[in-house]
Amino acid sequence: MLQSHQYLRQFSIKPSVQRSAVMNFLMKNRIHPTIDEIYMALVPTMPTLSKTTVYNTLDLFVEKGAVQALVIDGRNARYDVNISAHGHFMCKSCGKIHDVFDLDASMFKLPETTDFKIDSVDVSYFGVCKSCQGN
Amino acid sequence: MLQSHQYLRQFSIKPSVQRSAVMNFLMKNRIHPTIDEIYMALVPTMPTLSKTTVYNTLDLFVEKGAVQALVIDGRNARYDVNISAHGHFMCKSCGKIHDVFDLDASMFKLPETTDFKIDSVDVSYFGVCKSCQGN
DNA sequence: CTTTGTGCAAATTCTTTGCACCAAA
DNA sequence: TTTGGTGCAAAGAATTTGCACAAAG
Repeated sequence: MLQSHQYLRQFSIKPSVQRSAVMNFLMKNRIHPTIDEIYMALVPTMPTLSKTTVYNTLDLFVEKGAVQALVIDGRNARYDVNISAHGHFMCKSCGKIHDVFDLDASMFKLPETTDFKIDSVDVSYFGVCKSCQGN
Repeated sequence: MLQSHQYLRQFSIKPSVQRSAVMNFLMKNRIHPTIDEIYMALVPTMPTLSKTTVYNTLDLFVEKGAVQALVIDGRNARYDVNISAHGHFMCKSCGKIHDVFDLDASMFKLPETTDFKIDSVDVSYFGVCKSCQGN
């Protein structure tokens, strides 16, 4: 499996200790975490880590195209290292976000238009997940 | 053309002066405005209007299904009175949001899955709009 | 050295909450 | 008079900024 620091170099990102730790977390935990979740997960083993660094790091990752920023959650920014074409489902009840892979490839085809230069598409679904349906 | 207070009644929303003003603004200005944009546009003619009321009003509209809350903008909530199936395009440069109507109906078909009960879909495009391409 | 990255604290921005007053039925 | 709506001020949460120190080359 590709190591986080190798992955970072593919996007011309210098792999500092902090950056590798954030990327490693994203690669091993496909849970579309918020900044806070990433910070909370890493602080125990990196006590000097600051949230500012997590912000800086993710801004850089997004800018370089190494991760995708999800806007599906109106409240917090979330990050996904999966660059391949897939959608996201957010449960209105528990707030968890799941990947949706079984989508037609045509979903990700960019529409023909001369008005805009479109370079990415985001497909988000909303509803209630299985484990929340009893509630 | 349908009046804002008539439209509100279709969704069982009591048309107060403030609510009608907000809905009227949304119907006449299809610009996917933020809370602040709506507030700033209405305060001049309604000096006692408060931003809390704009928040309350839009929460109610969304809850009743009269408007759609857009999550395309990572920073601010935006609102769209257009309920029909269409996508949105956001310019990374100027931040403006445009409707995208020429989409295949299949884009809005909900995928078959037993894991979630999906009840809505949001299709967002990102890129650079025509007027920003020179910059 | 010089450049780049990190981290603290403060500031900003957006949104929510608590509560008192106002308006409509 | 009772219910629901409005609006102020304060609180809360997420993010950004300014700046000093640390690390890497």
